[in-house]
Amino acid sequence: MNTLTRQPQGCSNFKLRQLLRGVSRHYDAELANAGIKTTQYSLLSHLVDLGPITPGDLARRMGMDASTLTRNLRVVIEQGWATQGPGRDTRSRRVEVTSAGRAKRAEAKAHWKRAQLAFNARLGVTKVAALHELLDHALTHFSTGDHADD
Amino acid sequence: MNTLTRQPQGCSNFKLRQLLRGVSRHYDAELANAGIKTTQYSLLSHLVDLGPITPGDLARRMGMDASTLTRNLRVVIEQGWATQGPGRDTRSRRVEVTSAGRAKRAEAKAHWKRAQLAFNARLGVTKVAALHELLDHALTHFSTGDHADD
DNA sequence: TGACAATACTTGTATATGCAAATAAACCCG
DNA sequence: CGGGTTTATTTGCATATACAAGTATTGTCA
Repeated sequence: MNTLTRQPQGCSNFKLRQLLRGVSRHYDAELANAGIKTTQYSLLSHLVDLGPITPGDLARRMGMDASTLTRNLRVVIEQGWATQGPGRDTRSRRVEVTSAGRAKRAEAKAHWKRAQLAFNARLGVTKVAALHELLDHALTHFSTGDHADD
Repeated sequence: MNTLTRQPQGCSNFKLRQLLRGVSRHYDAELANAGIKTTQYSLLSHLVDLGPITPGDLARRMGMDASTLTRNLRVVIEQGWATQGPGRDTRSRRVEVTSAGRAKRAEAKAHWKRAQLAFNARLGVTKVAALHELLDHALTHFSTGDHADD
């Protein structure tokens, strides 16, 4: 790799957004067979993996605004995939996945895997691995959760 | 780089989404100084670069759904940055940037550049260049516009 | 030419997203 | 203890996103 690379010309933000649209469409098409959206699947997966957790912590972990999580969570709770109870504080809450949520997650995971493997096949595993590495690196600098943006 | 890379574990879709959230926030914070959002800036820039164009073509060029463009365009038109007139057909339209739109784009471009340079500095130009290369490659396989998704 | 298909755009509906502000409770300090 | 500050979450508002269905028009072919 050349160290004297010139400043990239295209807008990084636009490229990311454009690609996300296409990729989300790919994953969503597959996950639709389990009656769930990619965003909901991510949320559900994080709930399963992180166990009972406060909304705030979950939002930080997922790198999204707390207010966004509040609303995304509402949908998941309405589906019966999670519950929200009192937390250690009166101000805080405790979110937990239900057994229906675990079942739905397991069902959806099979579809997710199909989408993921198809994605890898279409792009090539090497390129996907390289992409993940760059995304992970970039996330350490631009995760919404833990940063000072200036 | 190793050709025998294993299947990447994390969800590509989620990583992209998470990073976009952070990166959009970065660009939006800067563009807010020009009173415009990144999505609107992209739309405006495409209008300037592509000249008079039909909504359908513009949507394809930007890799987004036509219905999304309809609504995003509404905001831009309400701001007086573009106009929509009759096209060659009665069904078709012709979208064109206004002089106010060109001015706003020029104003915003300076802020965009600041954001872009800060992005490059934070990540390192080499990594950004590598990222762009991968994003561009992935876009050839997953652009929403011109593909058969299965 | 008249119906059926294809094209171009918009609307209906649902979700995702974040900033700013509103609530509410806990914490801290004098 | 009382008041100001910090913390945790939700609401108000605006935008972004896309699929499905609706509307309007054009193209095609028998």
